[in-house]
Amino acid sequence: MSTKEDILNAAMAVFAEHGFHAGTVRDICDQAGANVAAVNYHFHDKTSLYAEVLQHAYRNAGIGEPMPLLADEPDHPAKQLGAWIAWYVRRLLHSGGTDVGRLMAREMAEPTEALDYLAKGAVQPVFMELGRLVDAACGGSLDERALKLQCVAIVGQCLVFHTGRAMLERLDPPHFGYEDADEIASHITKWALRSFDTSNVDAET
Amino acid sequence: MSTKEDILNAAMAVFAEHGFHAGTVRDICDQAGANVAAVNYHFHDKTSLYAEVLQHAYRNAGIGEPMPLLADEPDHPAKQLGAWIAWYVRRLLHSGGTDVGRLMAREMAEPTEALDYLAKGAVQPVFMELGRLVDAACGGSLDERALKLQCVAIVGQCLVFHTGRAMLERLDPPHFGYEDADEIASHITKWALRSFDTSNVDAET
Amino acid sequence: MSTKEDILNAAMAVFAEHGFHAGTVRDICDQAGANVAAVNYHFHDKTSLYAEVLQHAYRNAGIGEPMPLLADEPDHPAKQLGAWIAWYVRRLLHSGGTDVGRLMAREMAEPTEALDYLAKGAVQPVFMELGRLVDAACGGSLDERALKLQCVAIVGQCLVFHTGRAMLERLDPPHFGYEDADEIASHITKWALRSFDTSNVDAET
Amino acid sequence: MSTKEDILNAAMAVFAEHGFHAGTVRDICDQAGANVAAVNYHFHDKTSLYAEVLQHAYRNAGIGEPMPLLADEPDHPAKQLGAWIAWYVRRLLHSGGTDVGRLMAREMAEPTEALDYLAKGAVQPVFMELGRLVDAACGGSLDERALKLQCVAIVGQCLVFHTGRAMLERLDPPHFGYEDADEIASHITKWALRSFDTSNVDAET
DNA sequence: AATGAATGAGCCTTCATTCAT
DNA sequence: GATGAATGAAGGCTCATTCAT
Repeated sequence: MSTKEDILNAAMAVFAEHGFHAGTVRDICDQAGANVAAVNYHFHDKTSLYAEVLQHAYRNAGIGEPMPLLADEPDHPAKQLGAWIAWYVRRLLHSGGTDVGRLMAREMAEPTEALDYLAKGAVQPVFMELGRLVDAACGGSLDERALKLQCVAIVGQCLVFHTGRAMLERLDPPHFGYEDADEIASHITKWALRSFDTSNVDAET
Repeated sequence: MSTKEDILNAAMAVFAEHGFHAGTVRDICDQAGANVAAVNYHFHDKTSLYAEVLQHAYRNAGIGEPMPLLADEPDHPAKQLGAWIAWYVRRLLHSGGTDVGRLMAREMAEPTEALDYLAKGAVQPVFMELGRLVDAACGGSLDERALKLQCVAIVGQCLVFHTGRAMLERLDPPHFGYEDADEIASHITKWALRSFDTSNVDAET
Repeated sequence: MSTKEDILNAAMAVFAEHGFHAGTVRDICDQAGANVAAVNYHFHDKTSLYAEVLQHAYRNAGIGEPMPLLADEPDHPAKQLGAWIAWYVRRLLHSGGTDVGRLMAREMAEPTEALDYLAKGAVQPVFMELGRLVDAACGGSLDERALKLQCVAIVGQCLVFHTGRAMLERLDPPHFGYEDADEIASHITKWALRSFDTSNVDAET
Repeated sequence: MSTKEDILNAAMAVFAEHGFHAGTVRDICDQAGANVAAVNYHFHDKTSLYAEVLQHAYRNAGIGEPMPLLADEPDHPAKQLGAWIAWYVRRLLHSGGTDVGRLMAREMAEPTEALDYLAKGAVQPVFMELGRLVDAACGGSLDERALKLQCVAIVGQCLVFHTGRAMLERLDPPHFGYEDADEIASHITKWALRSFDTSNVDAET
């Protein structure tokens, strides 16, 4: 059963590098040391192969550190939120150059049905945990709408280093790489926590 | 001179719909009511056509309001920053489902050389103006590194509604559309301004 | 393994008929009863196919009699030279209307890199054997330069029936075909041998 | 009427360089500083242009020395023949790298209808003059068939330096260029004249 | 007299897929 | 279970040519 797995891995690399359309079956099979017909034999279709590759990628995406949970240290919600942000930033900056990360980024820009599956299965739980952490960190002072906005804001600040990577690299000096993950995370965390303290104070718009 | 423009528009639609590789020259020409050879005649290349489409898209992206400049109201930096954020969020949410938006999102996930040009020509100026506004709004209290991080954070919070659109739509109820632009913008602005007031206060990490 | 050979033969015919540029892959494949993609599959390229066709042609050019060697009858050099010339003329006149011949003629007028290979591999040995024969036939009385000139002269007299064929056919009545090979050869031989006997006698220029 | 002539010259260069099929109308027009449609406007056809180019080439081919005629010096036929051969060899070696020469060589290998015209108009007269010279030089001792063979042999010895140029350049050291024209011509002439003296003596075959 | 725009036919090539083995 | 040979559809591109101006 080695051949099938080889193809899967090769396909992940190829699709990450060139995308679904530009990535060719021949390239995948060559890289997997298999015959041209192997893809059709094992996966029936290029499309079906792609679907399986995405699942494979999703499964392997979390590899590394586990996501910090509120339940781990329910008494230090602020600290927990900081840990979560640090974990998320590290993960994003790390997977930037990874096959998995590039695959996901592509799916984002060019959604297929596979994205539905990914959203429900992989992203939703992560997002919900963040909601729990933020809620705890601000002492339950936010209504649902504000909470969601807060979460999206945090995710956005983290995500930009991943989705905007291509653009950031092409702008001025300030480069942000994996080695800056902790600095970035602490910056975001500080900002987030500070806003909770006085979240009822309005600024003029 | 109509044919060239027709092709440009058709190409924008096709590339936005299918991407560069999956979008075919034949499809574009059919849609433009022109001959297959027209692309070659007017743009020399599929690649060159794509490059021109991106520029065209960028030019048409800002349609509507002009970007608020610090120079407009140098005495109310905070207000100016709010205006800028509101403008940026509106722009992003507006172009979300647009050909322009999808085109840009694709470029981000799968950068071509065209992105270099876009970065220098289109994004850099916008990003620099934001830097000026933030610097003024916080009274010059941030060093360069912190200033950049602040800018990226703001952009990230806005951008997530654009780049993350596909994912957000697939998550829980909370939907954010163009009609929510002002609410979102004011939320981001509040957060940003507040953090300046006490930006020397450290939170535990 | 029949398809590849079929394509090779069809290609030889087509390239001989229309040349490299005017000869189309489609035509070749149709004539070979194969699919258009077959050329690419078996030869990768139109260019590579052409290269292989030339080699194939060269291999099949000598079909029939082997080249007479001086070593065959070292004691009758004059007779040997005659045999060689007869062999060469027959070969040229035979391949005149042949695909092989037309292919070679084209290569001569419009050399590609394939000609280099042909020159070293196929022509050089033949030319050197002629040198040996002439040297023996004239009793070694010629210096190297004169020997080379003599060889070129002989080859030229033979070759003109091949390279000049198209022109000769369009001139006056006198037609020279394969059936005249022996007459032509003996004429050339006589002339060559006679010049050796008195090769030190100068004529006024 | 400059444009038409410009196109004619450009076409000669392009066709000589790339041949009829590979040479493009656009290339010709660019090189002539004219519009793409100019060829069709002035010559109706690419094919017709080619025909006119050949005539143009033929007209300009003889530029330089005039062909020596028997009538010039009817009393020294041998000397005349030598002069003719020298003239012919010089001409061939000179036109080797010329557009005209390359054009003719191509026509030879890949005859079009244009060759018919060329044969009758340009080559026939030259060939007939040679016939007259040889007939005179050998004192009328040859019957028509032998005379023709003799002429072809002489032409062949000269022509090989032109048509075989590509091959000769790829063989051993002995290089023959324009500077060797006189040496070559005298070699051929000597050989030709000598064969007449004893043209009734047979050598064994 | 001359041209820029536009065309349609056709070419080489690539690709995912199938089929007999 | 796996493969080499072969296919057909399609794609980007080039080219000679035409047409309105």
